[in-house]
Amino acid sequence: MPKVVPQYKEQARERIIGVALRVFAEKGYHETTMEDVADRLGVSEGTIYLYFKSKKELFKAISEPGEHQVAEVISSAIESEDPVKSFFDLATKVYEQYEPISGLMVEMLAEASRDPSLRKILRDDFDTDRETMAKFLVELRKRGKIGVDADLESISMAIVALFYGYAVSRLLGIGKDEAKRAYSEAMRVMFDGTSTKYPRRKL
Amino acid sequence: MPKVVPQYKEQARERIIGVALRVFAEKGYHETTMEDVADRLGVSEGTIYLYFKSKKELFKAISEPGEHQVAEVISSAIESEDPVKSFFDLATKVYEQYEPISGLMVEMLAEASRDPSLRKILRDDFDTDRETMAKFLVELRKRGKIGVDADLESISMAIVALFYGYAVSRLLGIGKDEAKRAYSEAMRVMFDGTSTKYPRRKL
Amino acid sequence: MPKVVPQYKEQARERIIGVALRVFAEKGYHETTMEDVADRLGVSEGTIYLYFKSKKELFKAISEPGEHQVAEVISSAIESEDPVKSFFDLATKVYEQYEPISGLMVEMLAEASRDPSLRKILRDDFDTDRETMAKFLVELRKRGKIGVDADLESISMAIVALFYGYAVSRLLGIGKDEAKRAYSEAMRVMFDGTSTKYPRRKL
Amino acid sequence: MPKVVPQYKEQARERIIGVALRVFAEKGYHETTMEDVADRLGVSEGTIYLYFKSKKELFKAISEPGEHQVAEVISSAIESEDPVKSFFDLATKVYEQYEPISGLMVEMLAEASRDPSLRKILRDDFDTDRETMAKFLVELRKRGKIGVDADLESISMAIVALFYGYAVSRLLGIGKDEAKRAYSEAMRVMFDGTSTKYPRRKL
DNA sequence: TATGAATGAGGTTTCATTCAT
DNA sequence: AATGAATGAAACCTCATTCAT
Repeated sequence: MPKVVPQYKEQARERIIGVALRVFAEKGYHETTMEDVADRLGVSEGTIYLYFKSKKELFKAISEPGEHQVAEVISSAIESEDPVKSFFDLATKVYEQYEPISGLMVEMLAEASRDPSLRKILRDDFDTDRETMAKFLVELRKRGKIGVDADLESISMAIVALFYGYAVSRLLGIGKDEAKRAYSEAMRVMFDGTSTKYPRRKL
Repeated sequence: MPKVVPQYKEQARERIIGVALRVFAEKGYHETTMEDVADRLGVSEGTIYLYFKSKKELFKAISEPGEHQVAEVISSAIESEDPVKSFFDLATKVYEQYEPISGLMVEMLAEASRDPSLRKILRDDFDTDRETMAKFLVELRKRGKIGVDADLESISMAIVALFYGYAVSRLLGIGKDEAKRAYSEAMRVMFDGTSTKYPRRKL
Repeated sequence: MPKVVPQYKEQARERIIGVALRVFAEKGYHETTMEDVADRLGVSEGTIYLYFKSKKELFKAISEPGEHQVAEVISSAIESEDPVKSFFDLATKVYEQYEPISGLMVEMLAEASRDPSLRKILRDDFDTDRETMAKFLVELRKRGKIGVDADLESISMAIVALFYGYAVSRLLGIGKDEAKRAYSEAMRVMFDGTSTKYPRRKL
Repeated sequence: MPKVVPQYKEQARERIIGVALRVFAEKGYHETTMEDVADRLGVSEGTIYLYFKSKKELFKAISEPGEHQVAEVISSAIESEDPVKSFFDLATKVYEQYEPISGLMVEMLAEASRDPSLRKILRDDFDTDRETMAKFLVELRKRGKIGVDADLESISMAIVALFYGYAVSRLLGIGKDEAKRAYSEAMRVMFDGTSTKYPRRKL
């Protein structure tokens, strides 16, 4: 009931965030001026400040959780017939989506290293992904679908890291197919890698 | 005629690079002013421009190959008694060294995504590391030290990616021990993961 | 036809003036935004512009005569039993009232120095005060209540000036009691100071 | 010996302060832009920021003690043959000097009411003046040159206040002669005003 | 080779004011 | 009469870079 005006404001915010995301992704955060964003939005610079109190704030808003694609992918996969296959298929799609904003993602990390509040946002994202991944692995093991015998929490983190790895590789100009193949292969190995040397850890 | 002044020039350049690396790492590239660097060097701002024609150029110079620590680690390990163990031990040390400049590294990647010449520098680095890693794995397999049965080139790339993963994790505030354990564990699995399902690939 | 809406308009204006006075006094004219005023009024920014055509205009409206407290104090005192005592007592109260707006008053003076129309407003106020003061002194002398023997017009002006002096002193952090004592004492001396050396001036 | 470079910087600062004082006095602090000041100086805006880190800082620098003219006037007078006459003569000159910056002075007071550090500067000035004045009065009384019988500290403060009163009067368009006459007359009365009703206070 | 004062282009941000609803 | 989102003109300030010494 109350959310009447807020609704419009919220819509406007979303629109700005969407456009800014694209502009930042194209030119880079530091190289993008508020004028660039305003122009693309078709409004004046001042308007943006009606919704975000600074450029930095806008940047942080862009970094906000959003979709947790990795987590979603995992959740979807876990419920399918062949979870391992599903995961690979979906992961591939996520790869593609991250593609155009990989530069921006790295820029966010760079900023996060200096800005605690941004760091928290990205860290939460990271944690969500890795926890979801861990649950997924536990589930798979339970069902006997994978033979991983190592510390699943560690493996979860490594797998999430591989998504970052993919972004970095692409950024550096590594071919899409090559990168996809490499990281998928690595995940496969981690899924199936069994080492009886390590006692099962509680998870 | 040559090599006389140039010699000195080279020394001066190195000194500037070393100091700039530290300052950039501390404050971030964009937040660091040429004055900051000059102050730390104990020279005037103009002086830096005698050796580097712009701030960007200085930044790129910092990104220059330098040491290829990953590659070195691998090379050292390959010649030791127990290569796998050596690798882990050395990798741990490399982890530590990357620590204070992880933010800077990510900043370089961000810049690289927009600057081809910087991208080339980092890409070459990446390639060197991964090639060395691949040779290492081939050698290990040859000696029967590892049971990796998958596409070694992919695994190499993934392992190098884990180094980046470590940096990112630390950046996001993940504890040092936790990160080290996770990535070491993941590497271990990749080393030992054997899956006869996959036909050996050419390398 | 007239005086119907205008009546309401006048009420609305007064309300805005009252609130704006308080906000300006708290934050300072230049530091106060129209939004600040609107918020405090509980209306939108646009509304204020229905009553005042600019921020400056609003500011001037605030400066408008209003109450002439000094003049009132004097008028009241003049009719009491013991005018001198009454004056001191009342002056003390006026002191207190000026207190919270002393900063604003000084700000008005600053603006007045650059804006003739505002200057006129404040000047008229000043003149009213000093004329009333002069009449008071003449009356007192007539009744033999004071021994002032000097140029009463000058003394009137000086006494009015002491009210400004009080405001300034308070502004600079001088204690309330100390300031009150000082300026009251000074007025007392001016009231009683008799110097036969100076020939009576015409008034 | 060290003050070699600092000397130049100091000179530059002084020059900026001098010019800025004039521009601020002419147009008013808030109406003056850094560009105005820079233009008048014949330098670029950036240059000013080499010496003052903000517009406010420049403003404060202008407010800095400087000369303590009132205090100086008093000190000079105290040593002359006829201190009372000297004081009046010199005070008249000070009046004139304050003239063109009376608007600025009031603006400083307005700012001071909101800015503690500026307040301190002006307060110190005020205190210096009033202390010097108090010493002067004590000395005069000692020498029997004046018959003031009231609380000298209060009288000192009031006399200093009259200097502010003069500035305000002039600001409001009161004629120079009229203002001078009024405040001089008031001071005269305060000097000579004798009231046996008040027991001598310790000073 | 070194200096560091000066530049000046440009960026971010603020806010009084307007105007369609 | 009231709104409040949008405007756009400035203003402040920063800093990489230059250049006379």
